[in-house]
Amino acid sequence: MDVGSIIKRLEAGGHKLTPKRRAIVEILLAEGRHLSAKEILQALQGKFPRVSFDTVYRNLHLLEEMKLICALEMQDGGCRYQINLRDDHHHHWVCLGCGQTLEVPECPLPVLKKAAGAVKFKIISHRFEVYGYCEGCQ
Amino acid sequence: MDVGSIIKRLEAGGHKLTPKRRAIVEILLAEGRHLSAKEILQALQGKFPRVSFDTVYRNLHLLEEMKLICALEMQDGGCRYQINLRDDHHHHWVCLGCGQTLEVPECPLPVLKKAAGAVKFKIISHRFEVYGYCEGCQ
DNA sequence: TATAAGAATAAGAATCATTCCGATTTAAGG
DNA sequence: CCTTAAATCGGAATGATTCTTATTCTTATA
Ligand SMILES: [Mn+2]
Ligand SMILES: [Mn+2]
Ligand SMILES: [Zn+2]
Ligand SMILES: [Zn+2]
Repeated sequence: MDVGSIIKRLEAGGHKLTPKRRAIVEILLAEGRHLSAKEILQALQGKFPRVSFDTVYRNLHLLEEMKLICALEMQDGGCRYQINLRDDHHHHWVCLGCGQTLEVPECPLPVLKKAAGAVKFKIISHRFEVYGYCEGCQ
Repeated sequence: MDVGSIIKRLEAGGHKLTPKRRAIVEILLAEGRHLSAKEILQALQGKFPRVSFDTVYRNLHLLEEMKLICALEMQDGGCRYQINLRDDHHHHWVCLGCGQTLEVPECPLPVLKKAAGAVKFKIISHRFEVYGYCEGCQ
C-alpha cells in the first residue's frame, strides 16, 4: 500500500482529497503500527495546529468504510487504526508491548457456522481479536 | 444456577454477602437475559433507592472474576451481564433483537493456535462475539 | 475567471459508560 | 458486644467519541 493507490481509491469513491485527509494517510503509512485517534491528532498537529478530533474521526471512519484501514478494538475499549494490508476480511493478533500486529490467517466464523449446523441465527457482525506479546516483547 | 449455589461460591471466595450483592444476583437470575449496568441499577433502585453505580460495577466485576456471570461486550462498546450457565471458557451469539444469547460450542482459539504453528506469541486475552438475530427476531 | 453546491472543517459543548474519591456504614468473626 | 476489613454512598472526574453550528474549501461548471 502506498499513498498513490490509496488516493486513487479515495477518488474512485467520489471523495475529496483534502490536505488533512492526505496527511492522516501519510502518518499511518509512515508509522507502520496501529495508532490511536489521539496519536494521529498529535502527529497531525505538527502540520496543522488547529486540526480537531472531529476531523480525525471523520476521516478514520471514511477510510475504514473504504477498507483502506483496519480498526483494531483494544482491551480497554478504545480503538487503534492502521493501514490495511489486505483486501479481504481478517482479524489480528495485537502485541500489547510494541503495537505490532500479526494477521490471523483465517476468520474462525465459517467453521463455527458449520459446527452450529441447525442453529438459525442471522449474523450481522462479529469481532475477534487476540491480545498478547510478540516474540520480541515477551 | 440458583441463588443458593451462587452465595455458597461467594462465601467460599471470602466475600461478604451484602443485601445489594444478593439483590444483583437475584435480578440477573430473575431476568434471565443479559442486562446493562444501567438496567441493573434501575431494578436495584426498586429495593434500594440510594444505591450507586459504583456498587453495581463493583459487584459485577466481582461476580465476573468469580466466573458467576458472563460479561458480553456489545457492538456499541458497552457491556451487558448475565448469569453464567457454564463453568468453562466460552463465547456467545448475541441476539440484537431480544437479547437472548446462544453459547458457542467451542472457542476458536485452539484451532487458530495450531494453524499459526511456528508463530511465537504469548496470548494474554482474546475476545470473540457474534451479533445478529435469533430465529424469532428475524 | 467567477460562481454555485456540496463536502469538509473548527471549536467546543455534549454524551455516556465507567472509574475514582473521601467519608461513612456494615457484615462477619472472635 | 467489638473490631476490622470490606462494602457502600454521593458525586466528581475521566476519556473516548459524537454532535452542533458557523465557516471554509474543493471541485465542477459556466
Ligand atoms: Mn489487517
Ligand atoms: Mn455464557
Ligand atoms: Zn471474521
Ligand atoms: Zn475463547
